[in-house]
Amino acid sequence: MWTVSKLARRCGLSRSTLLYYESVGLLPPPSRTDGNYRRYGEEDLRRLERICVYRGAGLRLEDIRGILDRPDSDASSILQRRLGELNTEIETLRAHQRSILKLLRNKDLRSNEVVTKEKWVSIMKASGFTEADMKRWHAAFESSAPAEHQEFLEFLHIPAQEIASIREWSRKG
Amino acid sequence: MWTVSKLARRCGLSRSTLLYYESVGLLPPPSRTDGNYRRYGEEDLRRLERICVYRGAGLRLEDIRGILDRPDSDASSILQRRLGELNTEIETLRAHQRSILKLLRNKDLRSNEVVTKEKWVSIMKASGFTEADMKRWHAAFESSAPAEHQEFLEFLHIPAQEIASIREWSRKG
DNA sequence: CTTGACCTGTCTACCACTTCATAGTTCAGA
DNA sequence: TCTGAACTATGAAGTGGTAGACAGGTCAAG
Repeated sequence: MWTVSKLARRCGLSRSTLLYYESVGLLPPPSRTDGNYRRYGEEDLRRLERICVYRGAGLRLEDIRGILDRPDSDASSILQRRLGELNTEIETLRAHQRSILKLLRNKDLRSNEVVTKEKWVSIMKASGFTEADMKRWHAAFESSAPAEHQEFLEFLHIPAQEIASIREWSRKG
Repeated sequence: MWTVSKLARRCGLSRSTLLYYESVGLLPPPSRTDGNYRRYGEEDLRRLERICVYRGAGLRLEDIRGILDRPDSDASSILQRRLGELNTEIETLRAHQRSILKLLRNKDLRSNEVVTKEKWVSIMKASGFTEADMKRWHAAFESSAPAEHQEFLEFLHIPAQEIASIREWSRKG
């Protein structure tokens, strides 16, 4: 038996999220205590855990409800459709990255101010990034868009050999 | 000289979008005709085109305003920050894809119903996908997440040789 | 002068929440 | 028994970047 906040924290969600799920009918209204507090049981926990699994796969709440509440609904096709949508979303984001790199290069040409590794590092540090954050940054970039990562490192005027080594440890990350 | 809708369509946006940009101060309120219609000029067009470039790079309107209205603001660092954010967003989406693949594999094991290429194609067609759409689908998948693409093709029980050929034309496509 | 295509401002809806305001409840310590 | 911290309840409003509905105004062609 749990209260809202206890159950929420147990599943890594916030209290308001659970209340929201209830309001849209994704979680059934639980029983109440004498003081009108929500009291959740095992059943609720199991359902919420399933919800979290599908949320972790990036499904919309509407789709999750379809899978949970209509046992005849084809979960596979919903998952496959989402898989495809994720592709186009990723492609869109990579297109954004390419646009940014293009803008950065143009800026580089127009202004005589050449962006260097040192300047970039100082900008990142000023934004509150630590060395470890930047390692993760490179690892993510290398993993999600290797070609664009290469392009960016070139943009920073880093010598080819150093680029290779940065990308090396980015992959091993 | 253009009206709202004309200018919007010219830039591939909707009328509401332009009105919204004006309401948040990203576009200046234009002059009006006798009938109180908005009348946009060259200046507005140029500004809107710059906005579209930055929007195409996935920048938030707030950041775009910073770049356009504060000439001393460092566009480079805004672009670089966004580049990093895009990485983490892409990583999140790829994590979603991996979760979906895991769920699909589990489903495959639990239910005896094996998902095959034929079933998948029929599901996609039922969702209104044409052959050409599916080619694009594979190309996007191969480009954005090659390992996950391989995994998905294996999930469909497609023989290794055919998988290789599908990935081959996906890359060229 | 009528038709009908386009325009106007204002409003609501979307998604998945979060935050806020206000008020009631529970519980541990003094 | 009282106090106060930490919970809880409900409802409303805000977020971003649009899309679309609505009722009415404007304009050019015929």
